[in-house]
Amino acid sequence: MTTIQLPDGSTRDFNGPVTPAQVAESIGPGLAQSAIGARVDGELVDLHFTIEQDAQISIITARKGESESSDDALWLIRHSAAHVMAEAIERLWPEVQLVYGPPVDGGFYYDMWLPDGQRISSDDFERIEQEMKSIIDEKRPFTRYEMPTEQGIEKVESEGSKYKIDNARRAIEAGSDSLSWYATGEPGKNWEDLCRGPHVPTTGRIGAFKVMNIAASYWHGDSKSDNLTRVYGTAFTDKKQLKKHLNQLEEARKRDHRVIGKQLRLFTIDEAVGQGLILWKPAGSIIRQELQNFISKHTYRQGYDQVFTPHIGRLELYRTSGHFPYYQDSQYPPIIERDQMSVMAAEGCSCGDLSNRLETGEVEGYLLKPMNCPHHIRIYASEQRSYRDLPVRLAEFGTVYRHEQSGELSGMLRVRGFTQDDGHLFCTPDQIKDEIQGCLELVKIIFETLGIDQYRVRVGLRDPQSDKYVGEASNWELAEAACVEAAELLGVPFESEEGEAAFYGPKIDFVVRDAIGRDWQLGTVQVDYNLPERFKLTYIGADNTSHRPVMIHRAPFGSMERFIGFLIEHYAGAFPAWLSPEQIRVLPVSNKTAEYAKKVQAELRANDLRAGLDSSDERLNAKVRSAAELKIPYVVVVGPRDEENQTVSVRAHGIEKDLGAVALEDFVQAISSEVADRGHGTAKTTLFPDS
RNA sequence: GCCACCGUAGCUCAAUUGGCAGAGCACCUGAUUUGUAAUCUGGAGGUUACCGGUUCGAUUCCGGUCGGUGGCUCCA
Repeated sequence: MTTIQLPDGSTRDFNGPVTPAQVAESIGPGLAQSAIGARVDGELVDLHFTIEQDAQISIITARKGESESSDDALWLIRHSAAHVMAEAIERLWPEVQLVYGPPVDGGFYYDMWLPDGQRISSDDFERIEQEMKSIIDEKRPFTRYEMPTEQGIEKVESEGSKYKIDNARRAIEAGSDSLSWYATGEPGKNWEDLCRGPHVPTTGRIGAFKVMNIAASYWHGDSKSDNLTRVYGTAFTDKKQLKKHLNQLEEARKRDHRVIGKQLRLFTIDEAVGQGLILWKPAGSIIRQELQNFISKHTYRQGYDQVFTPHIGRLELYRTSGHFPYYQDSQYPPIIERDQMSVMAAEGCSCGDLSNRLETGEVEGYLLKPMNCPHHIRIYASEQRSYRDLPVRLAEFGTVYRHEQSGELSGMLRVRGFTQDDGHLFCTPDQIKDEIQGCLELVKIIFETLGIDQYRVRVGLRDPQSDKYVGEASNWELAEAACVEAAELLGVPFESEEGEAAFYGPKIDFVVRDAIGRDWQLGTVQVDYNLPERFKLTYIGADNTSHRPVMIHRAPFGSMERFIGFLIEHYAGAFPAWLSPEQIRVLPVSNKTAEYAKKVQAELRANDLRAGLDSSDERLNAKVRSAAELKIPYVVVVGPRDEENQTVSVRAHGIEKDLGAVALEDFVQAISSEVADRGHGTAKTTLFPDS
């Protein structure tokens, strides 16, 4: 007797072993029809998995016409589609060697090795899709079979693919006591792949699919290893879902900060200036300035002192900090003193010599700063510090330069020169907790004001197995506990990750997702035991002896470039009025009201509002349209009627109609308070509560 | 940095097998004076990213450089 418990808590008894397919059948033919897999005691399995003993089970279904399928259903469909795509590609490129093909967020991919001279390009997608379609139309069953490890290894080795041999060995190392294959059809007759499964019951259950993209990858993710071709695809229960997904991707591309940044003239990247270097245009500069003012106001309230430090520093400084030459690859090369350069040129000094001499300190130079902390540390060290002074909190919008790999650069999100909202805290070990909490509090205030609620918090702790960490174990425990406690207090879900700490201390990171689904780390708070040691920082304690402070590095929003790049996507370019480069645009109906329009603009400006005026010779329709395209939060139309009544006719971005006329002074007041409160659309609700 | 793809007017994109490089928007003229998402007219705008090769002839084919996109790797 096998007792099966269903998700609603009810149970069903079966004689002997049973499969999820049979369970579904027993519940009803509709369920049996739409079933594609199951979770048995939490584990994802095939529909034909044998359940030997009592278990909890939920049937995974995929019904055509559903607006959305479950994650499990999509996982099964996509994992299966990966097999079908691999078979299709193998038909078209018989010499291909398959490596690994998992489902991922939004789809699946298959990594494969191709012999020299062969390649797959996007022009081939249609052919691949046609092959896939014919495999799917055949509705061949996914058939699982297993072999004991020894026999399985023999089979894989005789087939000769080093990638599959490696996959099999890894599976065994990970503790598998058998190897499994899935044939699309009949084992021995149809195409098959080494795979732990599970899969949908037949290829026919892959309702809709598309080959999306092609990219490169490395075997085992190792850049020294084989270069593989990665083909991305996606699959859904039916065509409608696929279409919806493709539409969403299309919409997402419209939110892309690179697209909007160009439309709204926020920033530009000019190859004449350099890769990964952002030129902030006037409109973007306003957003940045407003945001910096807002952050500064709150850091001041938290007891930070503003400092300014230069963009370069002596190499010796970075030898002390350890940044040079250890992180040399990701720095711009040093700037060498002019006379040393001529001496070396006269000696015929090679690049290798130069590099050695820079490392040993024989040759001195300057470095574009890769971090702000050494400069802040020297400010701390410039005075004698007492325990009464701590915590010392220094803040700076500090610009740093890192020579990121060219392939990594991406709009404003990954750049080579960026301004961190940086701050360094010098404190005693028992002040760490409060200070970290202060950092997180700041993040909370600012994220709430901006309406950012989709973010992840990651607490990086040390790997207990490793000895790469500096600092006393007891200090680490204190700091880690402080980080975890602060994250808990923040009140948002967070994940603790062992081994993710920096070698010098634990950290808390904030991670967000961009329009096209990539994760980016914004802010970070890191405890550091290493730099105070390296720079021999001290303070005089109550006991009148010298003590070493602890440092906390914090850049709660990461960099202005990345943060605003993210914000552009967050708002899809429609910024709240307080951030918007142009808060209000005045549109005269014709040049008969040009004078009144100028007066309105002047009045708005006199109230510190950023008001533009469209004095072009266009019709009103065209002016409304171009203001809407620039996503200006408020547009006021002024015509003879308004002039007569001293009113403005208001439009708010996103609402495609005239909201009505209000007295100019009422409008000024409503907008001014929306801006002062950093609200989003509150002037509209104040002036037009019914709309 | 690696792999693949891409680079045509300020922007978004065309250009049948290699045969005089084109459109819309934006810009500038002129007309029009408009009440809520594109008024009409005319014009200007290009060493087809750059360098080299093949060819009678190259935007198109080949090689290199620079830049972009996606992914990989990296990210103090």
